[in-house]
Amino acid sequence: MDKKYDALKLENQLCFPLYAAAREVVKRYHPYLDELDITYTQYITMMVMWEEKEITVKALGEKLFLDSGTMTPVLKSLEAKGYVTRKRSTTDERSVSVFLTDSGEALKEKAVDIPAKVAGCVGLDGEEALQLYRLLYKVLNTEK
Amino acid sequence: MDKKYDALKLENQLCFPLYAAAREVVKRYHPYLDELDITYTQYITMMVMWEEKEITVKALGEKLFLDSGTMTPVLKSLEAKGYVTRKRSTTDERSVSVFLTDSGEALKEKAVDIPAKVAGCVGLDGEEALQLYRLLYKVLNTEK
DNA sequence: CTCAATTTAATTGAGTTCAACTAATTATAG
DNA sequence: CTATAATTAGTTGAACTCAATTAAATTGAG
Repeated sequence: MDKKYDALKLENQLCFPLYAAAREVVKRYHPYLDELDITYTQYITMMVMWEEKEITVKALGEKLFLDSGTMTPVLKSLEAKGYVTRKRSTTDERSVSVFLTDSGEALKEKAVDIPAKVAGCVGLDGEEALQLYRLLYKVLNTEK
Repeated sequence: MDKKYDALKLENQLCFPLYAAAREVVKRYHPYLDELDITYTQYITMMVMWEEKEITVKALGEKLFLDSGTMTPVLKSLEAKGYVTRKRSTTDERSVSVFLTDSGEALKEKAVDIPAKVAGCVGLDGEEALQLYRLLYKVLNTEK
């Protein structure tokens, strides 16, 4: 009958399984990303680069929900691996543009099987996965 | 028609919104946790302590899906703040037990309003929140 | 019993994340 | 034009996360 503290129980949290599931699923990528010698953050950054070819640091950060404190070291690391180059814009010298290199483009070929390999690890059927997808984007979009 | 690389598009990922939403929601706790001078990881650790009063580091890590490399510094920090104590078990000296202090118990009173304050930030109604909860635990439990 | 395997915490190192701050550049109000 | 505000990357410092390793203690096979 003493329900005063029920809201503080771990099992009653929505945030906690979100936080835990995110870490668990990212871990599933590790063995496959290790083969490419990139991390998960580098992987999602490359996903954007494969689609955009060229993009500013700011736009990249907005797509990934990450700020420059995170993006800068990730981009420096990808640049060191030869997958992207960075160049300060000539039209607006405050902004820096990131460019996909040929080597970065070639990496896509080695990554193409990763989504299928990881898909099975989530443990949801197609309908459930779609539901989860929609709910997560609803959370992401109502945040602000 | 060239769908070969569609699976590598950010918008087709399930993992990415999971990862991004988790970080966004954890951020929502920040202003409230700042008032208690604890971090999110320390907060969920205290949630377990408020329920258990005493628990081993291993059991704590299993509940939170975190390993000793994460738990040890979190517990040392909570110990420094006076909310828990740590003592190596006398019956099995490999294991360390964590104990809730009176000060830690008192902190519960200051935290009791946090879940309600944060609940509104998720942007889901009751039914959606329950769906998301179930799907996340399904992911968590099928992992292994 | 004895020694190899297992269990448990802790440590280390690399990478991530974010808040706060800085420096440089650009935009804008007056 | 000029001073102020806003924008953009980058840096710094604190905390988190995890893989890999270490050290100590316990368990179990023979």
